[in-house]
Amino acid sequence: MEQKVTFRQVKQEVLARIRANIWAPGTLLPGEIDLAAEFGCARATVSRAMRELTDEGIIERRRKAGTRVKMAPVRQVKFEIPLLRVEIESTGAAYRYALVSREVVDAPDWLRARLALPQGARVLHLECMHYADNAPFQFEDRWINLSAVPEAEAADFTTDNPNEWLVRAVPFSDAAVRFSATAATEALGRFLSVSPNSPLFTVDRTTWISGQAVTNARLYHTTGYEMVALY
Amino acid sequence: MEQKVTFRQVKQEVLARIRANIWAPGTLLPGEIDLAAEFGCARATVSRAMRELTDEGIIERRRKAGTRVKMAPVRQVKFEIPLLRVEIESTGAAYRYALVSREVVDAPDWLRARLALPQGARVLHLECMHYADNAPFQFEDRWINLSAVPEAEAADFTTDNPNEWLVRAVPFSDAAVRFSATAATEALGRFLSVSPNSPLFTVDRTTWISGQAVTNARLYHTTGYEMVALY
DNA sequence: CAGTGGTCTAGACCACCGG
DNA sequence: CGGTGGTCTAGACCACTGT
Repeated sequence: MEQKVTFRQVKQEVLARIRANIWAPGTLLPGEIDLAAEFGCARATVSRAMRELTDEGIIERRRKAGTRVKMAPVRQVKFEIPLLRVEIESTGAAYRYALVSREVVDAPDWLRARLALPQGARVLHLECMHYADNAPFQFEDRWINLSAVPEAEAADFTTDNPNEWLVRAVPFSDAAVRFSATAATEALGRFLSVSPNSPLFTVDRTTWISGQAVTNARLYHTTGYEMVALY
Repeated sequence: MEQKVTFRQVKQEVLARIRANIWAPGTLLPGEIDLAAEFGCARATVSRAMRELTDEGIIERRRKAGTRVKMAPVRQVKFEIPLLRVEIESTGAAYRYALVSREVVDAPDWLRARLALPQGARVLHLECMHYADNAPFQFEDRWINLSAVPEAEAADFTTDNPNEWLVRAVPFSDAAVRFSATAATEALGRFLSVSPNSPLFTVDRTTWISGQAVTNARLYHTTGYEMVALY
């Protein structure tokens, strides 16, 4: 008796044919039934293989039209963003956190625009430093919408960092992320031990829970920081 | 007769319970058979829902141990990276490309280290500019391994940009990407119309085909560029 | 309208690994 | 060892959409 054909084998074989240009970009592939017959497996097995290739942006499928190799491969890059503490400790360094400032204010205009807050909305503004082995690692400029998370006003952010607190309070929210390069201001330079105008890798993250804005964070990394991904 | 229960419904319901803290982080969830019974569907349907939640980093599954809500949610960010031409034209701007320099050289040490090339390996070094409506958009510093892609030496890169040429020549390769912020050198500043030391959002991409290094590209974006993702 | 992918089912066997 | 997830099968019906 032969081994069962797995969806991984099917996927790999299809990928190999695409890479070898047997199925060039734009080519119409055989239907699932034909492939199942060729590979000697059930249609569901082919289906799973093709679905994963679709998710990875390799092929395009449309009912009735069939399956084609994508012309312009839209490459997808997937980053994993662990908790900062985990990221730092995984390098062998000790993680340390410090609260720089804390105040409750009316949301400034730019924040109200970004979080879709009404006029006069009260927000908690936190500035924090994160260290790896006592070397500055990241400066955090955090705003929390107090009408979405009123408990935040009473929380003690001198020991817990805002992100970890929020993960506990509002787990599994939706978010949008923007990466950019910004120049260090004089103040940022002092916190991060870099000279003014140094390039800083910056992450801007906005978080929502069921349509309501929860928080916005600007995370400034020290010069030299890189974000790595495989794809 | 009732509607069939779909894997999306199952997934959504499980997610809802997690969000509502009915199943808090660390909680052991019921097994697939129990869930299938509760939702009134086949085990395969539950399985698919749970597999997707696993892929999204929401839950953790281990044979015999069962399924748990993740303690520290490892958030995943997925970027779609279209062809530069497509990215620029989708903003309504006109895309223009220009080759700045082209030379065939022995790979410098840092490149040999990164691409795992033997001593004396010949590479094609290209410098290119990409414009959006004639405004500088990106400076590309590209190295192509000629032993992996010998046809590149004869290719005409004055009209085709290297990335589009490579996509045609070597489709669907593996790659690693690194994002960082770097300071503009004087030369880079001239090309990108920014002052020296301006922060530049930089993408460093290395590409492999079946274990062999194909190309390395450093892509310097003008100041102000942002990379956006939802997750 | 007909052909393609998308999904569900019920059952089966297997692989892994915790107790 | 035995319970859990992981996968395959064969069949069925459905949803979308090109012709």
